[in-house]
Amino acid sequence: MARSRGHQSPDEEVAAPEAPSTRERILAVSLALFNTRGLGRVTTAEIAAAAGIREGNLQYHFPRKSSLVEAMFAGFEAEAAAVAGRMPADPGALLAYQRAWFDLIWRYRCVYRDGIAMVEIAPAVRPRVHTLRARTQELARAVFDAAVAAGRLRIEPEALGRLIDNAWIVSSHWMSHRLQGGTELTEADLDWGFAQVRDLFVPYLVALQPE
Amino acid sequence: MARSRGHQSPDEEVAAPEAPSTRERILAVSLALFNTRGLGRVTTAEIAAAAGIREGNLQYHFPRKSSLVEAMFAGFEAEAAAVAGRMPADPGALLAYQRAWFDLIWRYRCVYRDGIAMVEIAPAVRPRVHTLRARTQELARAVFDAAVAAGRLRIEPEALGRLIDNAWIVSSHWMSHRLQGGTELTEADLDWGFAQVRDLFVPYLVALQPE
DNA sequence: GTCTATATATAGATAGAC
DNA sequence: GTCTATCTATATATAGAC
Repeated sequence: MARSRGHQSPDEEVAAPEAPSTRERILAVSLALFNTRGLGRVTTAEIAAAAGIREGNLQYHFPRKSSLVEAMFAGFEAEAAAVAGRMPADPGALLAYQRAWFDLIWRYRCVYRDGIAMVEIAPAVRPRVHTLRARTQELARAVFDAAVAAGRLRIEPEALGRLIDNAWIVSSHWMSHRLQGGTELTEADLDWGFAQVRDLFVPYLVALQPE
Repeated sequence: MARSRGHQSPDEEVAAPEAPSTRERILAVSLALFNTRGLGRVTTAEIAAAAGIREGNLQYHFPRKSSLVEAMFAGFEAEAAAVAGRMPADPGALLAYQRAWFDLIWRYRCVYRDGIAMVEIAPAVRPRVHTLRARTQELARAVFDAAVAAGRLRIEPEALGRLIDNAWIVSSHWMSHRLQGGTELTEADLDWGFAQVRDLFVPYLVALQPE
């Protein structure tokens, strides 16, 4: 496999499932380290070691740490757009939609857990964070407005705005809340967090379990 | 800066309100810097400069950064104990009580905003964080149970547990949520955050405005 | 593409003069 | 108590060999 290009074409005819490129491996281990230890507390040396390469090689793929953070955030943007595109027309599918967002936030929790450090390391992402959040909140607003119109949610417009903000905060930061005990987070914690978010909506749900 | 403060004696008989000791000044500017920039992104050099002293002097008062963080957290513990002691017997004073906690969290927001970095810098505070949180949550539980008993709050016991968790998360992290836009937080934001927390309880309040 | 080797900057901590 | 001067460790980035 003589790949001489920096960007390898992902459209291969046969499904050669393994052999992830070094670049992809770097991004994967970076995200994992950023998520568990925080963006500002992970060194390039650690990333290189976790990826099984030397620091010089890491510098070849990502000249500086900010490049790495920007690439990571670009992945988040792309996945967020994908989730946004799966917005359900039926308000009954609200739960699955919420869960999709929740899982995404979980996989990129470093963005929320350490958002300030992120924009300090990579200032270029700051406007992108703002844009992404504004668009996402707009989208959420539309989804829940539809749920109100469909009679599944009973809430005043202003209260809905505050509810969405609270849902956003809990979705983004329940991990930090659980982490401070010192233990690692597991998938079981993920369900706990989702239940917490769901609970915010319970008082306003017209039919929680439509059977 | 022709200020010749060779040595000031802090033990004056009259209540000379000013002339804070160097140690107190260090703690004050540290807290301010930790709050605005994050525990892990503030250097000892910055702290010394902000306190108007040299780094060597800072080392005299706090031999290592962890000493400083531990002292800051001890201040938080002391103030938390003070707030806890003002727990109201009357459930009608719930709002003022919540506000006192909210203000405390605001003044020590670095503890929540950067809790992971805190325990990495100063591992000795980890069990103390855990203890403090457990005690505080217990206290909150007692207060709200009393409110339920007094008929001011209508909610099931399990739901109350989740509600308290959500109130804790929003109280602790609404700042991070607002900060990611890039601007500094102001006191006006504080009211926004408090309104968000209050909104969590609204669906369960029996009498929101008792006239 | 990956490596070795090195450079630069900064953070944190130390020793000792005053 | 406060300072100057220095030391060590580490993080990030560069240059060039293979």
